[in-house]
Amino acid sequence: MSTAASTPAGSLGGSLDAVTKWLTEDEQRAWVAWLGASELLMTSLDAQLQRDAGFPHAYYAILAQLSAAPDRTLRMSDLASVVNASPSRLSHAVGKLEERGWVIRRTCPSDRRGMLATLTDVGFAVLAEQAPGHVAAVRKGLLDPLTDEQVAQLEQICNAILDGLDPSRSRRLLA
Amino acid sequence: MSTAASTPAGSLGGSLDAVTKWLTEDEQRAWVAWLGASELLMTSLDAQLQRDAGFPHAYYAILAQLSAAPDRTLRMSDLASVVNASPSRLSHAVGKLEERGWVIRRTCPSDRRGMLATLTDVGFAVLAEQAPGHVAAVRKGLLDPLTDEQVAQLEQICNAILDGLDPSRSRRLLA
DNA sequence: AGGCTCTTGTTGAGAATTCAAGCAAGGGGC
DNA sequence: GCCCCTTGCTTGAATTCTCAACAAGAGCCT
Repeated sequence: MSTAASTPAGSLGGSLDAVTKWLTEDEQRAWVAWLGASELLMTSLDAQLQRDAGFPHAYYAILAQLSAAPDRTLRMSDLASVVNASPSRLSHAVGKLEERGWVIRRTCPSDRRGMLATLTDVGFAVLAEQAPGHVAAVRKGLLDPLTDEQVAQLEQICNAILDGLDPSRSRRLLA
Repeated sequence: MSTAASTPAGSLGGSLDAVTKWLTEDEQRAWVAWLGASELLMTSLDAQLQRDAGFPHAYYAILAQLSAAPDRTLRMSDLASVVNASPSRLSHAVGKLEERGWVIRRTCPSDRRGMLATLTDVGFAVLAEQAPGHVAAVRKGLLDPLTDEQVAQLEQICNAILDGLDPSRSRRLLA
């Protein structure tokens, strides 16, 4: 076997096939390719940002989502949804961004347990500075190798996967 | 905007468009969908393994690749290639697996700088125990939502991305 | 042999993420 | 009002990953 999801060493398949449905050759290849592509692409994007900007892609996503929101402000829970982060992770990350002066947090007036995160002008400037390089990296790693038709197919495929994993599609909040 | 790669707040596009090629609507949607799907799928697989097995997907991949290798043994550098890990990351991870008694390391006889990692019987048993649940998670998250045609398309798309990022395709070593 | 460089792998420190609590505020039901 | 339960977010510890520096063997050239 060659993938993280295939039967271990192909030896115990016989006894387990009754209860477990292993992957076919086609499925196997698709899964391996997907795993490799998503890992390599994410690490390459992370490396590009870390090198040029000094922060990981997860932080870029936070800045980008805030920049697109009304008043450059988003509630923590909404921000967590759109960047696909756990509350804890977002809290730590925004803490770091606040230390750098790129984001400000204040309590939500209408619901005092909530917090509103706002992108500062400095934060926006940093984002604007890094955006071209990041977009270029996305284009080179993901879009350039694909035909227009494949880009369209990929969107449909990924949306199907998303529907399966997250039926409410909270990531679409800011679509 | 709604994605980590789009122009910040859509305001400074005018001055930068001369040098930077932003994403089209189609590209944007594909990129957002890809990002969401790969992040959600990986976190769901990690969560499943962490819950059922107590270790992350990266460790599962190491065990799986070793189980498929001749003598359940692989050189560290080769193992790093097939699981797509940096030397450092692999060294730390194998160290942890060795502590648990699932892997053994010994120096390579033909090249004394090299190390050979071998999956133990205990390690193999752990892998065999966790494989069905993991395969089921992959199936449910990735394969089930897709048609057979989409699975085939996905393989081609991801291979195209891989060719762009890693032309030598070291991941194919154990294909 | 000597010396130079590249390869292989490890190590330790720092950063990011996860996990499990914990706390404060909202929203009923009584 | 009071109690209970849920929601929203934070905190600290443990885990994993990244980055830079390092050590040691191999390969090569003179």
